[in-house]
Formats: sequence, C-alpha cells, structure tokens
Amino acid sequence: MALGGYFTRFLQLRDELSEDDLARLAAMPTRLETFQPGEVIVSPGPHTRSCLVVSGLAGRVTMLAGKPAVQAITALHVPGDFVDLHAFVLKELDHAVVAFGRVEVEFVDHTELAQMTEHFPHLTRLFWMTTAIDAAVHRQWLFASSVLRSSAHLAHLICELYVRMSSVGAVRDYIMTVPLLQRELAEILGYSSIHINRAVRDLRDRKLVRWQGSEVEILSWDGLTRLARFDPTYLEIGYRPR
Amino acid sequence: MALGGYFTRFLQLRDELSEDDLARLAAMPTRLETFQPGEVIVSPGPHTRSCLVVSGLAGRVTMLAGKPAVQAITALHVPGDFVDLHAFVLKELDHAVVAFGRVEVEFVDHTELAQMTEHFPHLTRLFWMTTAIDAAVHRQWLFASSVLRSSAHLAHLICELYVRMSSVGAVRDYIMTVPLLQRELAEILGYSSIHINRAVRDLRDRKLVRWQGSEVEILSWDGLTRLARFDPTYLEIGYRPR
DNA sequence: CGGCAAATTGACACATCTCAAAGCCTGTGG
DNA sequence: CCACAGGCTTTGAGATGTGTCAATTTGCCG
Repeated sequence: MALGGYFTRFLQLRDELSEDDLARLAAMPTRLETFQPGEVIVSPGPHTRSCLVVSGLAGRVTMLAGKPAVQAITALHVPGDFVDLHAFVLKELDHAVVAFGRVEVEFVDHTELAQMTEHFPHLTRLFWMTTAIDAAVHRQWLFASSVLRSSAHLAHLICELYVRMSSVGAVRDYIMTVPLLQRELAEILGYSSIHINRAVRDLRDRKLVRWQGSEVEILSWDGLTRLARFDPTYLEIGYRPR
Repeated sequence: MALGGYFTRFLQLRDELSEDDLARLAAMPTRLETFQPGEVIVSPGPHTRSCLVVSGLAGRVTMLAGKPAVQAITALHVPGDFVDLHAFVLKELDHAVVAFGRVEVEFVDHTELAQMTEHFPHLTRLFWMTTAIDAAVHRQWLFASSVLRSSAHLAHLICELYVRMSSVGAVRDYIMTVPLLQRELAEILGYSSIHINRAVRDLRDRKLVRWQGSEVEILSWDGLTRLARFDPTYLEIGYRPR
C-alpha cells in the first residue's frame, strides 16, 4: 500500500477521509527503505522528499559543532508519523533524523506533496495538522521539562510513547518496545545518562514499570500517569472536521 | 491594511508573494483588538478564529490544574507572528494566549483561512510554513534547555528575541523592549524567579547587557551569542521558493 | 508620604552533574 | 566451551547548579 496504512490510520483517527482523499493517498508514489540501528535516515540540509515511519522508532537529533560539541534529541517518531513533513515547507532541515533500532520508512517526493496542495485542500489541511501535532508535542515536552523532576519527566515520556504507539496498534497489553539507550534517553530529557539510570531505578522501585533492555512493561498505568501528571489531550486523538 | 504589514513582511522575508497572493491577503477581513498587560487574548478550548500580533509581545501559557497548579510559557510572539494559526488545523487550543505589556492583535476567521486553502495553494504553503517555523523555535528551546545552563539559556532567549524583533524592524540599535517580569522569564526558561534574577545579574556583571525594567540593551552581541552558542538558522529567515 | 508589587540578596536544602570504578551482557575468536 | 573485549548499566562520592524560604531594597503609583 502506498503511504503506509499506519499514516492513513493516524489521519482517520482525527478526521474523515473522502473516497477522493483515500484514492489520492493510495496513488502517491513512495519508496520504502530500511535502516539499521544508529543509521542516519536524513541529514541536515536541503531536501526534495520527506519520510514517514512504517515500523520502528526514529528521532530527530539537533547538533551543535564547536567545543564541546553537544546534541539533543528533540522528537521521537513512531509508526504512522510523518517525521520530516515540515521540511516540505521549510525546504531545509536543521537537524538529522536517525534510526533507533531497525526502522522502515517510506519516502515521498515534495513534488507529489506540492501537487497535492494544488488540488486537495482537505488533505493539505490534514497534512498541515500532522505538523501542528508535532508542535503540540514539542510544547508538551517544554512544559514537562519545565515542571517535572527527573522520574516524573521520564514517566511522562513513557506515557506519551505508550499512547502514541497504542493509538496505531503498535503495542500489546501494557508492553512496548523502546529501543533507546540510557544515553539517548538522557539526550531526550536533558539529563546525564547516570541520572537517567537513577530515574529508571526509581520507577522500578515504585513498581510502576518493568524495564529490561528495550522492553518496557507498564505495571501501573494509574500510578505512572499520576506521577507524570500525564494528560493525553495534546496528542489530538479525536474526530473533528478539519 | 488588512493582515498587518508585519506579517506580510514576515512572509516576504522568506518567499516572493505574487500580485494575487498580496491581493488575497489585503482582502482578508480582520478585526483589530487591543489587550492590556496580563489580559488573556485567547483561552484554551475550541475556536473559530486565529490571531496575529500587530504590536507588543504575546505568549502561550500551558497550564495544569491540580495540586500544585503549575504553568509554563511555551512560546513568545512578536509583531508579525500568527500566534495561534495552528488552531486552524487543530480546532482546539490546549493553552492560553496572553498579553505581555500592551498588545494589539488582529483576528481572522477560520472560514477565511479555509477558503484560502481551497484556492490559494501557495499562500497555504506559506501559512503552513509559519507554523513550521513555530515548531522549529520550539525545538530550539528544547535544545537550549537541554544543553545550556541558566545564564547562557537566558542569553539565548535574548538573542532569539532580538533577531526576531529586528527582522520585522521592531528594535532600534541594540535596544529592545521586553515587557516580561522575572517570574515570567522563569516560566519561559523553567527556572525559579530567584534563579532568573541571578542569571540577569550574571549577564550584567559580564557586561553583556544593560537591563532596566523592560528595556534591554545588548552591549556585546558577540559576547552574548558566544555565551548562548546562538545560531539563528532555525528562524528560517531567507528567501526560498516554497 | 504610604503601600504594594517586583527585584535583590543570603543561607541552606535538594537536584543533578562529573568522575571513577565495578558489574553485566553480548559477540567473537581461540 | 571458555576467555576476552567492548559497550552498556549500575553504583558511589563529591562538586556544581538550582530551588526554597525569609528578609531587605527598589521602584512605581496613588
């Protein structure tokens, strides 16, 4: 199927797609590629295509050369996410997209997207919406990093990933795969990896999660959301004419 | 003029507008309103119009009820910024928009924007771009809050505000008006207001800024950008066909 | 002049970072 | 099957960054 089923599902969770919309999505030529753990999917710079995640976990890495060189992970993307769709309107990426674990992505040419904006205003608004949801997630991360201490902050990330993955059906029960090293979690949340280790231990000690390698089981959804003060409203999972 | 000159300038700094585009912008009916310091411009919830800043400084405040109630400021907006344009595609705001100092804003009905998306694909892409730039700013704030300590973090905010304001001509020399209390700076950067006070003093002691009330003068642009490791690329100020 | 909110300062508590070392897991080669 | 190497995780201890509380000073406005 062109434009991976997960993405279509992502849209359909938020608005109705007409027959024409679905046909246009299905007709969109894409190119599937697979990336190994740690590989760079898209480098910073100008691009003429964007990609969406079909399976696995991808992230955006903002880097700053100089001394010391530093980097942070500013976004995570699960199946169905159109990772660098914003590059279609920005034309240039100021960050890299990298694979965490093994990742399959589909690439779509910007010429296709441009053609869509010329003739499919409703689809255009929905694509626009997906980048607006990305921004809402960014704001929530800012908020969390402002008001939560390390354990609660980590818990918040777990809650968000769980809701996002479960909304597209990428989890079973309360178990999900999070192929992130503690060093990478540190670059997401803005702590040292040693501190992340302590936060993970804290969540374990509180019996909120079981966490072994990249397998995370949520033992108490209530406890976790209470600690993280998590409210999924910002993910905009809800049916609404757009 | 409909759709404030600053916003047109914001777009023209980034792409060429055709006669048709300009005519459509000029024909867009807007309603100008003025808000006093601290007033809420837009409350959380569903809306049928969006607003753009004509003069003054506005911000987005994310709140969380409960005990303790907490809030953070997740975005700032200078003249020419289409503050809650994303509400056009999200339909509902998960945060408030408030006035810092006296603020003039123009409201535009979503029906107008919807009509634009039906017939003006190029303008649509440019409007989409402005929300993508918002997201890029969010990412930079995430990055800064990950890798910078308080003084450098504050310096980064000053640099960003200066570049954004000067790009639309809202500063003179190296002096700008930043009508933010230290408590509000704390809610932006995620520190306590006491710590902000110390960061301000630090920047003063280093002779990087003069800061009196809401008037900020940058004494050493080089020193400030070096401390903040500031690189304005993410603001996407550059001409590019979109 | 008085009153209030904001800015400033000091002292101490808590959160997080850095450095260093030890333990664990996994893949590889003998 | 074992030994080893390397990267990741885990732990400890001390340094630094930041938060909280309380008090003082400043600046604005009536």
